[in-house]
Amino acid sequence: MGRWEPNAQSRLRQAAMDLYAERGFDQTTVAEIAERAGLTERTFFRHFADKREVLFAGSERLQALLLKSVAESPLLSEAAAGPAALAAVAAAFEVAAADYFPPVEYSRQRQRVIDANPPLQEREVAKMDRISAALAGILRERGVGDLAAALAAEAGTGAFKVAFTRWVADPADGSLLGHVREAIAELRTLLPATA
Amino acid sequence: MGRWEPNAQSRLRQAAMDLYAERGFDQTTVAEIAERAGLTERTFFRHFADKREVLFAGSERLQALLLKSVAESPLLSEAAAGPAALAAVAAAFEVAAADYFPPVEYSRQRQRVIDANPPLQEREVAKMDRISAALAGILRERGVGDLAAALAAEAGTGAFKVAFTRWVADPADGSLLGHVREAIAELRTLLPATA
DNA sequence: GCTCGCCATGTCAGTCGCTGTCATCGCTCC
DNA sequence: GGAGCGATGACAGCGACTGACATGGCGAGC
Repeated sequence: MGRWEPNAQSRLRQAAMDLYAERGFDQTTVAEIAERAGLTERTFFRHFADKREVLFAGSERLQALLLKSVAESPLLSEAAAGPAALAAVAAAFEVAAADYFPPVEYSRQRQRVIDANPPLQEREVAKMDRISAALAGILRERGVGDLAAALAAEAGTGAFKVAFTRWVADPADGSLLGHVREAIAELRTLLPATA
Repeated sequence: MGRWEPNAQSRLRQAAMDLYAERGFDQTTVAEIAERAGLTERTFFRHFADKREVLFAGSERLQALLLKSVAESPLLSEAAAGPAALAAVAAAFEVAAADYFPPVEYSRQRQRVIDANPPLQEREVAKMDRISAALAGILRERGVGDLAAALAAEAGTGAFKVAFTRWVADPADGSLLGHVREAIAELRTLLPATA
């Protein structure tokens, strides 16, 4: 694959994670990352669009998994499109929570790096926003109205964000799936009494 | 205020908006913005943290207004903290929608610039995320549980994002307040049937 | 087994966002 | 009208990112 050793991309990712964790994102230059990976700065930018993106490479796979779940969801055949839409999004995130995410320890270290740096937080919420937009698009394709689709996607994504945050902060080491289910359940309690 | 003409900050903002709209964000350098405003590049960065921030200067005021609404909300005295929390957030956004935002034409132009440039979209969602986090903090201070506070803030903010998007895209020139109310009402229909 | 061509990487030069530092200017207060 | 102060200018420099071209490895085809 590479001119020398293989796996250039994952070597770059590993080097970046290590350096970001050791000395912080700002105090790490792309040249240093490349050097540790045995490559050049120019090659780094051939594998990652920018210095932040190296931490968010898995995002497309997560998005694809969520879209597939919703695209194939049996919940969306009904007339009650709105509630079914949210249920389908919630189910998709439950699948992802069970299958997709790395061990909590890795996620914790990654999150420490992100939490210490505003530009990285910006990228993270941007990724979630794109996921939300993509989910809304799929819901529309499956016949959900524009407004309901956008809201179901936003609410589901928001619940997942909350669940993920609580998971990495959880000292009791609960499962991500547990946190997601808890957040979805709590979300449902937010509505009825105020209608 | 300035060494020469007054209103340096708003001149910079105006110059930036004009240039971004005319030739695009990427094709505009900070030096060009400063020149059009009759200032230097260095002065631009004394007024705005970075090249994007010039489009998001009003965000702190919006956040302050929302926090004030929720802090003073009479809805949060009840036992049913969850539903009351969402209601308080929704009410805050309705107040903001009625009072705070500029005419739709200005918002439309601004949104065209943002929609044409991913880094600007990133900043925009980051601002909304910070607002959501701040709202969750206030809700916690007022006695709402951690999970319910975070979810009410996320859901309310998400509904507002959807409403705002539909407002600037609305060919019928509906009011922002109308869109916000519609989104909140639709959000409430997403839950019951699937509990 | 040799050559050709593709693709990943290296090299180099350049632009621009952004920052620190110090000088300078205008205004205000006394 | 001098002193102090806050905003601006001038300058130097770092680092992220890009475009253009050179170079090396590796497989396909002969």
